[in-house]
Amino acid sequence: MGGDFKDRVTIYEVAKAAGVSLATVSRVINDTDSVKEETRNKVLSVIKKLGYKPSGLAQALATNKSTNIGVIIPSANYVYISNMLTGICEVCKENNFTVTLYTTSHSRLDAINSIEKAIKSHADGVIVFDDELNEEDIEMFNSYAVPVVAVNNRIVASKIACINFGYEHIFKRALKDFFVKGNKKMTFLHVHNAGRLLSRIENAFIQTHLENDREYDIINCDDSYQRTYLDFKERFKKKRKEYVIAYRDSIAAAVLNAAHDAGLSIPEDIEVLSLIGTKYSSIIRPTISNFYIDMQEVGRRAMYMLSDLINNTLFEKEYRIEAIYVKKDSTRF
Amino acid sequence: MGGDFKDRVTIYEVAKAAGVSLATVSRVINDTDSVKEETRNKVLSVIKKLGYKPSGLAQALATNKSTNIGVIIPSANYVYISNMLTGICEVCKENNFTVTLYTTSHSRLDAINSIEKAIKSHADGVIVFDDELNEEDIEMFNSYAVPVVAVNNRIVASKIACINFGYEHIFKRALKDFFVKGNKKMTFLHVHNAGRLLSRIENAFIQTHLENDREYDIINCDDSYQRTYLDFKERFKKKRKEYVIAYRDSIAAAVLNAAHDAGLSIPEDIEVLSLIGTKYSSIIRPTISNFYIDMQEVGRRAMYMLSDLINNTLFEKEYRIEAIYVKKDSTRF
DNA sequence: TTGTACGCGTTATCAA
DNA sequence: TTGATAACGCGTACAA
Repeated sequence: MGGDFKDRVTIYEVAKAAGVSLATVSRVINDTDSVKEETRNKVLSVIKKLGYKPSGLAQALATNKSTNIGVIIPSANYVYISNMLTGICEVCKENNFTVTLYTTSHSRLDAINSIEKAIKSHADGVIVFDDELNEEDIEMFNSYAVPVVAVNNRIVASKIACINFGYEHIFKRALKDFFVKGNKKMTFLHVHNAGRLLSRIENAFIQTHLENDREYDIINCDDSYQRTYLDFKERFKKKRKEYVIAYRDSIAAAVLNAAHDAGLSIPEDIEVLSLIGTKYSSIIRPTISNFYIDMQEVGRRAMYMLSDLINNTLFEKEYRIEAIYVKKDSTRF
Repeated sequence: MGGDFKDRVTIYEVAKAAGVSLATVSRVINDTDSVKEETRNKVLSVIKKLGYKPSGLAQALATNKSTNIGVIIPSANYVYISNMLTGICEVCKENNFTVTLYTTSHSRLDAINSIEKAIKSHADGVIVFDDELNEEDIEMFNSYAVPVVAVNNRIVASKIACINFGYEHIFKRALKDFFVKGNKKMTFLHVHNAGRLLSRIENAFIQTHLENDREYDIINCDDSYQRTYLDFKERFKKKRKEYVIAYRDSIAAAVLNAAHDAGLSIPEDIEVLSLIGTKYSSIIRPTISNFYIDMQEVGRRAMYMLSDLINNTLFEKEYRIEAIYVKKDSTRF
């Protein structure tokens, strides 16, 4: 590559210019051993004059610590995920870690690739929130000694911890409550390949309906606002009473808007519930009833756990965070 | 740290187990030189058996290429930014780069720190979209020979390229158009510390009003949905006719919702314009008129440029992307 | 308090 | 086609 730049200044050049050995320079950089005040100042001034910055690569190689953590997610393009990412970044900054981001686009191949890369890059730890990866995949990190916190994946091992979402319990209770007060038939939006969490909730949905001898509906739905909007505009030409359960705010909004545009009233005719609420549940009108988990807090927590895991000071390797039901205007109860 | 894991397998162990020298192993890994088919297969099988993965750190140190690019942004928590991030990640995957993320939380200190870290980590290139950093700061990368693409910062140097947003021109034209057709007094929401782009638009706003001898209003506004909503609910008790210009969708939605809750009608009484439209402009009702730039495309473009810059094949170092005006339901024109 | 010398895991140059 | 051996830039015992 173009050699029109000054080469990187090395610790050796600093040592030479300061008239000391490179060991001494290393000492002032890391203030690991005591260095005479005079020498230290001299070295420091040379460092500044030369604009020396230690090579993170060389440091990492020598110390076997990269001060870097990998984050594997499907995409940064979902609000609830970028919220989590924000939480992770916050704590990383506190603990002087650096974040490298691996996005999988819901592709298993990309996901496997991300694991490979995270291992190759000597990540000090990894946070995984991606349903393409199963337990065996994640355990692979373990055989390379890289600690992992898995979000939404129940798995524990010597260097693996996890954060799980408590949805089923509260979801079932909400359904039963609805069975008492409400009367609409419920429709669950099944999104292809939307991951474990949604499947689990879908199962809970079915099971609770069966247990209570209730009819229900499950329909396929694209993970896109526009498609869902059009589908429901069509659907609402015939079906005029329904309680729809969508997995995130944009999808819920699509149903709401379609209902409104079809002349239906909310929540009298149509009720809508979002399973992963974000701040948009409160912004969109009518506001959307939702199950809420503070994903930014999840991110922070995950990173705290990972940090402890790295330091061998994590004792509770399984952390559970409960969703809460937030009643808004899109449902009656 | 806990030694309860097998140590990392090195190229040396592979060489030993395969009965060849480490140079040969290196050759099969990178298929850089010709290796006898027989030896190659043997090495390959040993690599698989031992689960050997080359150390990215050592490779980077030896080749002086980290295959990693740094991305400096204020936060991943804004939709338009995470859109850009998504675009960057897409292209990085195509080109086998890895992304490390530096968030500055609108803090200049954090921003400077991010630069330091990106340099330390030997990033092969950096994309900066952060208004805390001025030209001098960014030029610092140059003296360390790391190529930079600056988004929304007009700066060009031997290893610095930029992407700029065309807002002023179309914005002024839209204003003038409004002056002809419309009649409401316009209010610009000034957000403290929201960066160059907003300031520039604000200046264009003022200038155009002065040129056309029109009255205008500028009011301070927090960069928060909730605060803005409350402020405007209060404001709309008195002021009942207004054309409000907000810098992003959430803020615009706050004004819209406040207007609605104050019994005002949109766009007859209150009109609202969002300067950085995202998909939420179309989801929120009434839909929000906005200036739109495809931030995901910006991200892709930035990364393509950076890639060319790294390879010394970038000739147009300044790229301009024009915002387009998207008329929706929150304004009359 | 300081310096020497080796190791970290690769690539790359030069011989063989 | 293969094998020594010197970088790459740093940390760290050990010795002085």
